[in-house]
Amino acid sequence: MRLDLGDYLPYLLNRAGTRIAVSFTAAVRQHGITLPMWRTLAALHYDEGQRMGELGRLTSIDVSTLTRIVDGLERRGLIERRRSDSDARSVRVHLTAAGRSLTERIIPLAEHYETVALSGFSAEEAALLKAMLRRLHDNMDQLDETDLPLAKTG
Amino acid sequence: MRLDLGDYLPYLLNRAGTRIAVSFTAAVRQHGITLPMWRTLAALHYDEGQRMGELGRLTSIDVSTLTRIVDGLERRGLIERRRSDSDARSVRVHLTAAGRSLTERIIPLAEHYETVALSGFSAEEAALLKAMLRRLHDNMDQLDETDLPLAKTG
DNA sequence: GACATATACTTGCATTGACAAATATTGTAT
DNA sequence: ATACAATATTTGTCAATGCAAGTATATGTC
Repeated sequence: MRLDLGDYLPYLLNRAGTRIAVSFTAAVRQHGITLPMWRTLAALHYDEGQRMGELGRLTSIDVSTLTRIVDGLERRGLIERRRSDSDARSVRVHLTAAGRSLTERIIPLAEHYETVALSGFSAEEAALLKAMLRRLHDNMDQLDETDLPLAKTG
Repeated sequence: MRLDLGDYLPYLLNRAGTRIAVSFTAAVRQHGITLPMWRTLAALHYDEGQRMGELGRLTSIDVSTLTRIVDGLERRGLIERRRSDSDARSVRVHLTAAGRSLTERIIPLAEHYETVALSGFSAEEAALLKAMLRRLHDNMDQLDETDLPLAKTG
């Protein structure tokens, strides 16, 4: 009874993701931010003025963690929290001019890393890989909805 | 100038990996351990008696982090550190009987989650996905060896 | 309008993550 | 044998993670 790590999907997924993250961390570091900060900025650039909850779902970052990351970005003057007009509980997060500018300086770098990661892949292969990663995500989402016995007791 | 997250590989990779990790964390939690602890146990079950450095590379966990995880596993009586005979600097990490037994109780669970993640995938598709994830990893490894200007200055 | 319940966010706390520095041992050159 | 660089691990420090609990506001019921 043995788990062959070299052929175990969660292992391969984590290993590849970590590998890219390590390299990209070094890249964004030169711009004075961390990887989670970059992810947050990129998500805001993609869709401005999100609430904390939305931003957490988009970035896969827990909202309690996100609160502190947004604190850091706010201290750096890269984002701004604005209380929502319609709902006083929620906060809208906005990029500042500096935040937008920094994000747009990093985007070409991000695209470069994707290109490197996918070197040797044909356009069809790359599209297939991305589609499969979307399917993986959706499969896990459905899992939680059907309330797997072992996943939610705690 | 816009980064389309929904088609950006590092984003999709992180999202899928996080998604599986979140669900599996809840599962191993019922066995009294955390996800990094499970990863460490699984790596040791796969290859017993590894040194800290080897274990770090295999699990994608920084050795300084690994030291503390191994501390925790040792406190729980699941692993044992033994100073190497040949080289007094290095440490060999071994599963205890309890550690082996716990790992083997969790392995079927781990396989179940892989199956769920891959539901709807044919065997060929699953194999292709895994092969692509290995290629991604290798591409990033080569990147560091060629010393990408932006990745290593810091 | 008062009350219970739900939602949105923040805070507390322990573990993990990552980088730098410290410690111990080994290997190498002289 | 001594000094010096290389290797293996641990420790220090701060940021990030994730769960639980706390606070504030909204919504629904009576």
